[in-house]
Amino acid sequence: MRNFSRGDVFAAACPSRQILQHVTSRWGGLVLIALREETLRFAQLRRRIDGISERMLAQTLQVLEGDGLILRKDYGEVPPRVDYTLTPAGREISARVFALSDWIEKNLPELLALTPDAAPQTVQ
Amino acid sequence: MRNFSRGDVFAAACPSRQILQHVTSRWGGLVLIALREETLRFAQLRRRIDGISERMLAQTLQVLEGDGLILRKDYGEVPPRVDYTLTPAGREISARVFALSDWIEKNLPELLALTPDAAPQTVQ
DNA sequence: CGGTATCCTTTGCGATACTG
DNA sequence: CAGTATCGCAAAGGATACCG
Repeated sequence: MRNFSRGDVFAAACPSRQILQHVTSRWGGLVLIALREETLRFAQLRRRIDGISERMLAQTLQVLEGDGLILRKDYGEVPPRVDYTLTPAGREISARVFALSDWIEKNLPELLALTPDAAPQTVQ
Repeated sequence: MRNFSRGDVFAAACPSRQILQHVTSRWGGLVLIALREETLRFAQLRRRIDGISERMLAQTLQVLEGDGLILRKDYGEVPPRVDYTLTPAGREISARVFALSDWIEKNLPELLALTPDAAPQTVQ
C-alpha cells in the first residue's frame, strides 16, 4: 500500500479520503459544527441536531473521537455524565465545515432560486 | 412547513440541510473539487475520482445539476459529447469544500498521528 | 440504460444503574 | 417514572454494484 505523506482525496485508499468521509458524513459535519463554540453533553447534542437518533449520535461521536477530532470526557458519575469537546485538529476542521454550511445558509434564497423544478432528489 | 429565509442546517426540514447533504455526499464533494479549476467531460471525471462507478457519477452529477451547482453542456454530437462546469454558486461551494479537503490533505501526517490505535471505523 | 441483488446505513427496542 | 449515556440486536430502508 502506498505511503500518503501529503494526502490525496481522489485516491480511494488514501486515509484522507476516509477522514473527509467522516467529517462530511450525514451527521459528522453537524456534530462538528455544534461543538464549534462550546463543549456539549450527549443529550444537548441530541437536542440540537434535529432528527439524529441516539444510536447514530453515539456512533458518530465514536468515529470522530477515533479520528482524534473530538475529546470525550467521562466524569464517571451516576447518573452518567459525559461531555464532548473539539480537539485542536477538530477545531480546524470544524471551522471549515462551518464555513461551508454558513455560506449555504446565508445564500439559501439564491440557491433555491436556482431550482425552479422542485426536484426532491435523494443522495446519501 | 416553515419558511427558511436564512437557512438552518440543524433543522431537519430546512433545504439548506439537503444541499449540505448533497455537496458533502460520498461523491458530491469530490466532483465539486474536481471541477474546481476546469470543465471536464464525464470520462475525465470518472478517471479522476478513483472508485466511483459510472452509475454513481451520473447520479451525483444530476443531483448537483438539479441544485444549480453545475452546468451540463450537451454538444449534441455523435459520438456523444457532454461536459460539466461549475456555476457561480457551484464555484463558491467548491472553494469551501476544497478548503476542507485541502486542510485534511496537508495535515494528514498530524491527523494520522492522532490515531495510534488503527481503528478501522466505518461510517457512511 | 434499466432491473435486480446485495451491502451498508440507519432505526427502534430493550437493557443498564442510578437520582430527583 | 423521567432523565442520563451508551450498546447489542433485529429489521427496514436506501445506496451501490453487477449484470444483460
